[in-house]
Amino acid sequence: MSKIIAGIDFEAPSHIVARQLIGVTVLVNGVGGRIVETEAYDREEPASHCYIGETPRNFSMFGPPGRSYVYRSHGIHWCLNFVCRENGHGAGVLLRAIEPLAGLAQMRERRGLEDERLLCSGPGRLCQALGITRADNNLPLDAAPFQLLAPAPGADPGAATEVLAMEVLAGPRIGISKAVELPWRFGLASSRFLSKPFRQ
DNA sequence: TGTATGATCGCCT
DNA sequence: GGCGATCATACAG
Repeated sequence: MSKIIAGIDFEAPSHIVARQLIGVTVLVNGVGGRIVETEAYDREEPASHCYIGETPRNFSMFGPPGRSYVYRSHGIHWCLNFVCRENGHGAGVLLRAIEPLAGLAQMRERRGLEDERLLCSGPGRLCQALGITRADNNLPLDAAPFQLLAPAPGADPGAATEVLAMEVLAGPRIGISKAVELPWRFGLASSRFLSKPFRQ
């Protein structure tokens, strides 16, 4: 059993998937860019929404892997996860930042600002830029409106040189109070679009 | 460069 | 009734 999208097997531990997603291009209705920052969340670790079991909010993490899990954060922002399955139970990867590559004008309009660097540098920001809402929850990632493209030299002109020497950093996750010791935040070392720098 | 705070919703205790 | 897998703004140093 495996669920492979853009060369990534989503029937795998979330921290493996989270690392592999760095460099993958994600588009929503043709708008998006290259993933430069992710975080992994696992069923057996208390910072995860699925740690407590299935609820009306997190049910999509308990469904098939390779789908979206969208939730509202602090009553204001939307956040987008990719659902994994690990030894039969749910897990997820939070998208924390992408490098804007497609649909820049639409992103600027949705975000209400010009600065390219601030368009998608944060989990709430990228959802606003990509137009993600509750309506995008629990949808397959290999069908419209989603599109995932494996990293390939020359696939996107602006990033071709970096793909050849892609260094992925790992560190503690951001904004949580439990299981803070797990180094399950991943980021593209050379990117200027990270939501926060990696220490050391 | 850093710390504090308000906004505002759904779920949990 | 409390608390976030957040963000923008306001201030201090």
